[in-house]
Amino acid sequence: MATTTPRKTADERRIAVLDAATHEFARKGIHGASTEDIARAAGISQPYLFRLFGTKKELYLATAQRAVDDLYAVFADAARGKSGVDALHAMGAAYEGVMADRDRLMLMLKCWASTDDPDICEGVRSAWRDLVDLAERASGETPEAVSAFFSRGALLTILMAMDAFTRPEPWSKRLVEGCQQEKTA
Amino acid sequence: MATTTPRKTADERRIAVLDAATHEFARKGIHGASTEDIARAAGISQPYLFRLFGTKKELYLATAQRAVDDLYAVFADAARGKSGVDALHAMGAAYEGVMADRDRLMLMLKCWASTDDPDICEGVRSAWRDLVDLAERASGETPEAVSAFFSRGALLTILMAMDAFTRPEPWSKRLVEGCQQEKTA
DNA sequence: CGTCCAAGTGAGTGATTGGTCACAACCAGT
DNA sequence: ACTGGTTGTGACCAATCACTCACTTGGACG
Repeated sequence: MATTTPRKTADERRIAVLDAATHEFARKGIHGASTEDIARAAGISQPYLFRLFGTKKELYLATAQRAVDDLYAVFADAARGKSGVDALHAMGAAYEGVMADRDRLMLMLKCWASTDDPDICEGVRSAWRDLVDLAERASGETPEAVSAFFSRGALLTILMAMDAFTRPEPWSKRLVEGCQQEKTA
Repeated sequence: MATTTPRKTADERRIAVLDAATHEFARKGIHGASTEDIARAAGISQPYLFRLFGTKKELYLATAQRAVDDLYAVFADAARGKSGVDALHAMGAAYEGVMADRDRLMLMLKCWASTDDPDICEGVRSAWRDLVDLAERASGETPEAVSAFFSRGALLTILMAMDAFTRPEPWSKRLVEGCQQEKTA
């Protein structure tokens, strides 16, 4: 009658924790989210979470790092076999796909906004370094084109965060159309 | 011998609190900053802070609102008497001036990243609405030009947050130059 | 002087937090 | 059956949090 307790490996648990942490940190940030909520959502006890990740901040960095690695992979995949503006357009489309996941979107924004912390800042910098490098190498485009690509990405990210797409207003529609107009020109 | 206690008006105290709150919220966000730290930095007791602002969140919203109003005023001032791309360039230069204050910069980013809270989201939306409206009216430029203006602003804001200007790297220099190249083109 | 309101605080409250420790349960190898 | 390492937790802790209440003090006016 006693329910069997099917154990999982620590790595499986770590993934579950990262999934839960992505959601919690994305919504409430590193200070607003609690380790207890994350542990509960991951289906483990809070002490075990600390055994797996050591510290709340280490968990945060691991969560952010996974998101960054994933985004890089998505970009690299989208650009594979393409070059020039084609590569940039493909990466742009792929980015929109990733950002459709609100947790990813908000986690990224939260990271950008947490750059007062030196460790987080370093992670954000190296993420950008890798992404810019990838965009430059894959597209072979001019610095102006690459800058425009990341500029639009930044603006669209912020617009998505403030629900400009699900609750559009005239001004936000104009901004978005202005972005797309420029892209296809 | 007892030191006289020169009292100030509630409005003066409110301003001092907003100053302190700007700094604290910019560094640690709404969840990371403590009302006690803010009160101490403002030179008053923590109970009095609550008397002046009611709630931590109300204080946060008031702090953000003041920053927004100020930014709007700076933009309007910069664009006064100008039109076309001249107006946009003037606003861009003024924006760089404002963002040189790291507290302003980080507070703004923190607000963008806190749009999960409906109240904050609404504040951010109305701030953008006003700023976009101002940029369109003052410049009379095409949607593409206005979009490009705000795109560059978004990217530069993020770059400044991650210290790309005080600790430049090749990739970040290229991004920045790509932005400026495009602007003057 | 006395009155009255605004400015201002000391001392606390209950709730929650990140983090620890001792301990239990499972399972593979021998 | 024993053993050793990994998985997993209950119970706890000191600190911090937003927020409150009862209270005092200063100054303007009559």
